[in-house]
Amino acid sequence: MGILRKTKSVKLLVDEFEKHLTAISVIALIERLHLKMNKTTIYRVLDKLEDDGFLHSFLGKNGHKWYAKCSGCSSDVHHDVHPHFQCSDCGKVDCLSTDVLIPTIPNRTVDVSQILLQGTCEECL
Amino acid sequence: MGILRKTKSVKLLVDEFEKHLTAISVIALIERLHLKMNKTTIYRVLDKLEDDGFLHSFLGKNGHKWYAKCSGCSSDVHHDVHPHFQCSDCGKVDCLSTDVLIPTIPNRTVDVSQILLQGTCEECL
DNA sequence: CAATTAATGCAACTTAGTTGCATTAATTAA
DNA sequence: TTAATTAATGCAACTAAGTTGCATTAATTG
Repeated sequence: MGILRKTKSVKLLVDEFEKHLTAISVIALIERLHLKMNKTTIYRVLDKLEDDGFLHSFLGKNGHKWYAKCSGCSSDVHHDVHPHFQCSDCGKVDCLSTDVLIPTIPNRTVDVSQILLQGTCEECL
Repeated sequence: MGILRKTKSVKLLVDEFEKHLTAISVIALIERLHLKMNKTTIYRVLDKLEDDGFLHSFLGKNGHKWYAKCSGCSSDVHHDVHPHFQCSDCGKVDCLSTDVLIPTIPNRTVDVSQILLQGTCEECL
């Protein structure tokens, strides 16, 4: 079950993702918003926004959770199987629209693929 | 700096990776070996074995650390940019020899790629 | 076999993320 | 518009992966 009520916390978090184009780590969100809302609330609202298909989540290079706004996702269908790019220099993470072809693996079915590319981003080059 | 002395702990850990072909999570290693060695030692020895090119590490679906024996790696060159497959059913992780072609990303350089495929393994199908 | 020092054990710590519960506030029906 | 309902929040306490400092132990070297 996703978001039912448009609370102050929900608006604040949605705002963060509407005004920035890049992905945001939960850690960064807690740093930015901890004076305005509790970290438990942050975790809970993000979870619901993901259920609703408004956000998708993935793990950054340290295994910490990141969220980004979905484009073309709904609560039913999640088109979030795109790769993510994390800059080793500035730490910024972007969603890549480039498709990575996952080869068929013998004797196994593949449902989900997590692809994190690391390198240097445009601004840090 | 890698392993300098062949201690009991080093032998125990190397043994685990020689007798099993799949990757092993640090959590599983601590469960198996905590009576024989301290978890701090486990973390430290794994770290050194990776420096030596005997093991390579990556993150599983929860962001927890896994290790697997390198094939064809040395302390100088690490050929560990292969994908890993984690079974959603039994949790087992394997290294895949299948290559995944990483497309060139405009305006960015890619140094490392982390690819984790999730699905159902041979035995769980 | 003694000296050197890498490696270990232990306890305490750090930090991301979770849980339970009392309180607050968004929504709905009267 | 107000009262009732209950989703959402805050808070404190907790869990668990991984780290650090330091005293002790044991592998190696001469």
